[in-house]
Amino acid sequence: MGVIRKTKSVQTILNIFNERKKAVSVVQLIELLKDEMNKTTIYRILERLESDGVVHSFLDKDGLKLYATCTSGCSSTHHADMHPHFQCQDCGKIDCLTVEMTIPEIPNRTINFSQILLIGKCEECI
Amino acid sequence: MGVIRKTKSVQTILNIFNERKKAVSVVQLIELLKDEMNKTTIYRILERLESDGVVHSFLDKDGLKLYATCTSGCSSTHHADMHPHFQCQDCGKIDCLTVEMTIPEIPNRTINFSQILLIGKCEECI
DNA sequence: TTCTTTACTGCAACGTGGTTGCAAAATTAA
DNA sequence: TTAATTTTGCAACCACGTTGCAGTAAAGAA
Repeated sequence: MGVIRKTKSVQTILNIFNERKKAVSVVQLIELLKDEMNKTTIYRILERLESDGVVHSFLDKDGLKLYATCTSGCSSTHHADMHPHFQCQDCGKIDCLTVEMTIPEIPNRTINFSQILLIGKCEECI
Repeated sequence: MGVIRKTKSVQTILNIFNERKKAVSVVQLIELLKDEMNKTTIYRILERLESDGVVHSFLDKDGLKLYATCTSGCSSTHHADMHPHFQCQDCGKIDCLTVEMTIPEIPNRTINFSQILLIGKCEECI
């Protein structure tokens, strides 16, 4: 499973993640690469990259899927992607945050993941 | 704006919220009420109830829209829906949590809302 | 280099959640 | 009861995402 072959398409997508450090939505990628590859290919490459621990995915405030490179602690077996994300309500831009947020204990429940999205205004939109 | 007329459809939906205390997905409601009203009507009633401060909406782990009754502090002008939600990864059930989670300060950004979803196993699925 | 295996890609079609425009029905106030 | 206005149903549409399958390309073996 995962990325086995370093195809041109995979390289192209990896380059995009390396250039921009921000999270990228699948929709953006499809638009950006519409002359280079099929949207199905994009979805499948991202899937493989994620299951390989290279990127992680999450949903933005509108439920759209985003991907960002994993900074540390992620592998194909475990994703340390509990970190919160920030989305600007005006320009839509999204960042991974490095702040730690303490997850509360809930009686009679176990908590395994969390999706935390903080929504507000970014530096440029304030 | 908001709910002006207490139609049969509105009453039906309000009753459902009163009976079940849990959050309900729009998809569930559409299935539940498929013989009584059109899905467009459901979407529009929920929209009105939300803008009236009667219910609040949020997205689950798959990006599906859920609604739950507002317990306190919500109005048509302001939604105090900063509380986190819990979703069971097995049965999919969702609860509003009453725990307070402190939202961190982020330099050069303002934070106005937050969507916090804690994912794990519920009482029955542990 | 060429061959062979197997992963990857493109295409077209499909599925689902959600939205829109408009005419008909229902509600409220007069 | 009437008139004004909000709601509703319908049908069509849109966007994001998925699937099956045939053709293409990568990687190792010969």
